[in-house]
Amino acid sequence: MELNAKYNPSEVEEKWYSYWINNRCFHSEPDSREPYTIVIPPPNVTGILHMGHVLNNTLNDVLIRKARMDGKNACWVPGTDHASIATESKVVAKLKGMGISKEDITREEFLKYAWEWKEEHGGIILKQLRKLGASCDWDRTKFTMDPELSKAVINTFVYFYKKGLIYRGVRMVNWDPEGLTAVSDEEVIHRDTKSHFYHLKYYISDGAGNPTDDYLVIATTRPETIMADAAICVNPKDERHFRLHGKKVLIPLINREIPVIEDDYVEMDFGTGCLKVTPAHDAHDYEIGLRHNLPVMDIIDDHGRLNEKAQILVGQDRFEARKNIVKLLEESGNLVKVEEYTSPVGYSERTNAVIEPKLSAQWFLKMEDLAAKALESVESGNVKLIPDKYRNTYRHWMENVHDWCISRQLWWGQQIPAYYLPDGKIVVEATPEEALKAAQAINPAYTAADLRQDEDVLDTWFSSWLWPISVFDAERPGHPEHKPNRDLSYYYPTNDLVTGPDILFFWVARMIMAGNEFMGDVPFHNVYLTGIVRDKLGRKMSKTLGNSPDPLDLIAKYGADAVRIGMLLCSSAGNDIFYDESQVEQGRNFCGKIWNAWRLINGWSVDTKAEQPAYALEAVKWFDNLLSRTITEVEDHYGKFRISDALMAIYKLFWDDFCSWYLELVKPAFGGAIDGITYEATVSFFDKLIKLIHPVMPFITEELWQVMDKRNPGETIMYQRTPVAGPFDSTFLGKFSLVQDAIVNIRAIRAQKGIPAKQMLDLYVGDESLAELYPALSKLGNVNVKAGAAEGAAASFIVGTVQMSVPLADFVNVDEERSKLEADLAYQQKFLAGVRSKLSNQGFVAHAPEAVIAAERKKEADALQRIEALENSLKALGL
RNA sequence: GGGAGUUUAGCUCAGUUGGUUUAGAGCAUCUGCCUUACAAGCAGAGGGUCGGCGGUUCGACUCCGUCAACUCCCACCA
Repeated sequence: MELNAKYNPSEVEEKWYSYWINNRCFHSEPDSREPYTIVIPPPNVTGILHMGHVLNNTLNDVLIRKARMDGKNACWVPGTDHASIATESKVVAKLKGMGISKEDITREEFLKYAWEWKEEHGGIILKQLRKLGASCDWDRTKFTMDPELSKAVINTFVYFYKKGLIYRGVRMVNWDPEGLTAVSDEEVIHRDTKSHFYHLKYYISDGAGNPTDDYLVIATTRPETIMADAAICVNPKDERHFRLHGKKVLIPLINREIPVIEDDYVEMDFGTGCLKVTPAHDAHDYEIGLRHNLPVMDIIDDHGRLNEKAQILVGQDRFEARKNIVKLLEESGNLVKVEEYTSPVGYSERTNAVIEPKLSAQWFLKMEDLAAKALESVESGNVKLIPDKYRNTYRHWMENVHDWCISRQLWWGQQIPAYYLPDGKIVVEATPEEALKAAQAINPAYTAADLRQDEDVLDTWFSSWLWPISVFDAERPGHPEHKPNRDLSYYYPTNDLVTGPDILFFWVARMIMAGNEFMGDVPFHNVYLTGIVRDKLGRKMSKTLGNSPDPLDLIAKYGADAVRIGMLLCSSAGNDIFYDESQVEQGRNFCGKIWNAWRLINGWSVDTKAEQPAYALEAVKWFDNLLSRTITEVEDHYGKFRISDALMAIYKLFWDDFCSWYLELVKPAFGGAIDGITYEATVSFFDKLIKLIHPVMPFITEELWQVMDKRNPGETIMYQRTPVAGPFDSTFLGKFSLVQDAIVNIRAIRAQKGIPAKQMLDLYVGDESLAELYPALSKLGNVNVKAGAAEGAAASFIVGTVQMSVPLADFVNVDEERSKLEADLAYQQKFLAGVRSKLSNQGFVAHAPEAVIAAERKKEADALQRIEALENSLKALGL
């Protein structure tokens, strides 16, 4: 079948992806084969594909396609995550554009809009993944808010509540004034931020609320919170402040009296040694407040604005208020000085708003026991983290884990199944009906109208931690006694998880916890942590920088296979990825190479009666051996998740060894035909090569596999078996590489002397050790091989220890040749001296293992041989 | 502030318990080629005192110490 001169990716990709879908090639059902399972890290339902997804899903697809070709029952479960904060804020923004404020509509109305938004934008990313070639089992697509998955989340909550691990408490939480919700500690990013250190005078009260002349100075970064001060705290040992003990001071501007208290928490050598205690707006201050029974006065509302309790600057945003209060303090003479100051400030991971520590009632999950088990899973090696270095990070986190704040003040998500009763009691049940029953057990008079469900929803991670279980059997989470269904028993635990290290704790650790809790087994055995995709300059890809290419544009321009290769080429596990378009170009070039190689083979005329020439026999033997060796290497790389190394080994095998050496060697002369045996061998090599390549480049390999031979309807390379390595002869491979070396030397001589490739040359070979490969040597070198050394002016070289020379009376510049040989000789003599000094070193001979000593003796012998050869060549030059 | 990691060719990286490595690959660079699959190509070439210093050892890219640079994680000294 004739092929286009150029490979056309978009046409081919379209064709084969539909073919795979139509033939349900990606679908998996439990059967007698060994399963190989991956669950996708579910992207945000309203997200769009970025380079990080491309990296992650390419790796996933390579693993799943490899497993499929290894004969396993491969199942890759796709789906999306409801991403409560991100999605809700997008919906809020959309409503705002429509002139609707969230406060003005009911929860039900809001959720209606949200679901509409989800239907409209949800799953775009999954469609985009198809363009990449992702072989997900789309029939199994799940969404974390699918009814049965939501039910699993609710059941899990009830389960942990009844187990006593979930509690409700008033705590200092991380409040996101933009997202209007609490977020977990893990969702707060601390960044050093430039601010100011304001030194403020607090006058000491005369006891009747009037200022005396004496004052103390505190230093604060948050002057806008002074109205919420409950005390001034000093270290009891601090002599400078003894006079303050038992005194009261007046808050500037509002003149409220607060006591001076003593607590060891205050460092004497930091700031002024006086700390303003603001229990409502600082976690440490809250703790101090508890110890000293201080009142809590909350002067900042949910939006981060000062409320009426502040008395002044009411309604102003905290940062605006900060600026303004500084002015007021200056006017009132309370501002002593302002210093530049850099301190870590917490930002919301989702909205980037400055986190406001805020006291509020939230739901928490106790983590200690869950974390201990999850740590054990990794420490024991039951879950392997790749690369290994993440174990340290993981351990540190698990040993210092805090209780997980799981409630979010949002509407988009699973509403917490806690119901408040008029008597202040709480019942937690999976459904309102069960809740009512539980309520009536407390007081038979209660009706449904007496139950008020908690307004909050659960953290999204509280649903995605169930993902590897709930995508198969949503009945199981929260019901460890429930018999797992067929899918869950077959596919769980999954095999490998590919994800970014940024969600190691958010997601990976918690999945391990949920797996241990509900399945008694870890959810996967290997976690491959990718790097972060950065641009050439090392900057993180981001929308605001505009340095992130649109993967779909790249696919349209270069083809999906090229994009996959471009991504894989630079992705060693755990290292950040420096993406550059030139790598995608390299991928595209590789497609072209593969395409053209087949065009060449395909274009040969075959003479089945012709005898196989000796050089072709050698070429076939060589490539067969090399193929086996390379497959062995590739399998080893895959086994260690060294995907880019596996790819590089295949790439070189195809490009350098197959195209540049093998095909050049067996290629029939112009106008000639190839013999049948060599042709069959070549086609069989090509077949194996594209099967090896298929997991990384699914499209072009399917296209070529389909045109290579007549295939049955529905047949696909996807289900062909990975070529298996046979035994290989390293000695033979070594000899062949010496011959290659000789050919390179001959070509270099031609290039230097300007001798055309077509001109036949004589090649004198010093010994017979490579004799079995002379036909190949003379074919590719275009030389007549002769025994012995060339007489007279010749260009000579050494491969291994074999001396070779090409007589070139007309071309050789004797002086040049001589100085080249002399330089070589000097180098060899120096090398020999080095080896000999090692061998004459008593310590070395006494301590080194025999094999090493033998190797040194071999080096010595080889060097001697080379020296002899060089001397011979010099002699032949006519010295 | 604590911890982890990285540092090998212009760039991105291999280098598996110290000795078959006289340090490799891909890309980029340079030279010559439109040679009957491929110029998105072919052939050839150059390029590194393995971050610095010190130590252990017969022997160090590899182990130890120290310094430097960079990266990440954790940490709310107001």
